Amino acid sequence: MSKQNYQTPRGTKDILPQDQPYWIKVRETVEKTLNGLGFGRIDLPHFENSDVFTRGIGEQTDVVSKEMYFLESHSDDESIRFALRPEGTAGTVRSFIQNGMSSWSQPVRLFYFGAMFRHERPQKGRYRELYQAGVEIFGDETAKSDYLAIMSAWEILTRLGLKNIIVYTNSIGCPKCRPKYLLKLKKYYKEKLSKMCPDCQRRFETNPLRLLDCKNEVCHAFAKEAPIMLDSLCPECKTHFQDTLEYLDYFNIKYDLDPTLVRGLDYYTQTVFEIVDQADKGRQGTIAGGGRYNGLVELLGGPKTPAVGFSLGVERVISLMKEQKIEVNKPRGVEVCILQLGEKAKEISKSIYDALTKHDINVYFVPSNDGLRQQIKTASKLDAQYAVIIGQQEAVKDEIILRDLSASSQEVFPAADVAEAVKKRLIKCECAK
RNA sequence: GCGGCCAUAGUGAAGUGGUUAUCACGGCAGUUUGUGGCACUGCAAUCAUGGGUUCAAUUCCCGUUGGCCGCCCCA
Repeated sequence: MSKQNYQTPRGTKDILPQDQPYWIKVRETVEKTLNGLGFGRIDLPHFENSDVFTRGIGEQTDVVSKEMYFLESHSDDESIRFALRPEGTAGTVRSFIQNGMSSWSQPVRLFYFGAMFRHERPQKGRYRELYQAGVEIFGDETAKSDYLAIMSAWEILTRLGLKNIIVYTNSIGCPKCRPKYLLKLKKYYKEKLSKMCPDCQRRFETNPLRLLDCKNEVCHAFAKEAPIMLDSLCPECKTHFQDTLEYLDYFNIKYDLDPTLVRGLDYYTQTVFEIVDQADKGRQGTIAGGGRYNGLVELLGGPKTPAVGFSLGVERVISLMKEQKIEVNKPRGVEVCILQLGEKAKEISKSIYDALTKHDINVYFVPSNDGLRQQIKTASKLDAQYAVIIGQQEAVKDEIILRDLSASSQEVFPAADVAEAVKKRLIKCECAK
């Protein structure tokens, strides 16, 4: 019999207690910021009818054919196939339609926080189970909502204390002006194609916008001279984009125009943006991205509804927080440890435990028969701030010893006064921080 | 999915074709049971996993698993 060596599946990881303070901080900041901006939280199933995801994205794309997890399940209806959600937008749109949110007060502002699943080759900041926080704003076609989407992402990141981040933005037009631009682009590239990399020769057909952000030197040089979308926007799209940028200026959000910033899928319209870590030169530096998708609700069978949103990668945010040495609060942990010797002390300990917990003090108490040396060692390992010590002498006199474990000093109190004494000290301690 | 680099106690690192695998920090246990963090002593790695070469493999070769980097893609 060979020994099984179980480990987490490729691209997944455990989030251990040491890391939780970061996760708590991100979750709390996301909730607080977005609630404060009028967003309501929505939690969706982790798996759905796979059509929800594939319809919007397109069966042919790599995304669907290689990177989605399809479930082998015993569904009641054999024709339905389920898939783990690869992102949050499609499910939110499905929910918008299913719950008739088009009759809610508009615009509808929703946010989510949860795990997504993608079968990708893992790298740093690129996992198969990843957490994303994101917002979707439905029912407003004006630049106010584009701004709100960008601003809320920006606000979360800056409230977390992240430095040196910047928004890259672009407009990819609408079904009216984009086809014209694509023709122009193809015309420009047609004669240069033979000199370009094989990937680009393929992309020319499948996804011409991607020609702009190829990393190959030759292609990159051509991209610099290529016509850009911004020059080809129709008047409506142009105004919309200008309005968006004006809002960003008012709010002092640091942004740059990036004509090479694109989205592959058809339902995207107008504004696209990414927020990146300026210190990271590679493409892994993207920590949040989003854009407007005026076509998606209709594509999934709902009423024609304009929408815009973003999602941010929680693992990348946390890894950047660590890089930038951003401090996070530790959980409260054990504040008081009760140590006792003898039967009588044990009885008293229980009432002290009750008295302290009643005052919302975190107390660790196990009525063990260990020696005092052992007990105080345990208390110190638990990182307790105070120890209440009750020996046989104290039990008789109805007293307790309150020991400050970090200062190694102690005082004697009447047992009845414990809660008050501890509370006073803990508050003092808070202030000192 | 393609290509490259890598895998030694919990962590970070050394190291060797051959009887006890090294170091630091950390962990655990104890140093005689009314006081911890110090000090001292001891314990802990089938050298990722399966196979091959060899008298002998942790060390060389191959597969697998996993990590990192680049590409594809990036909803």
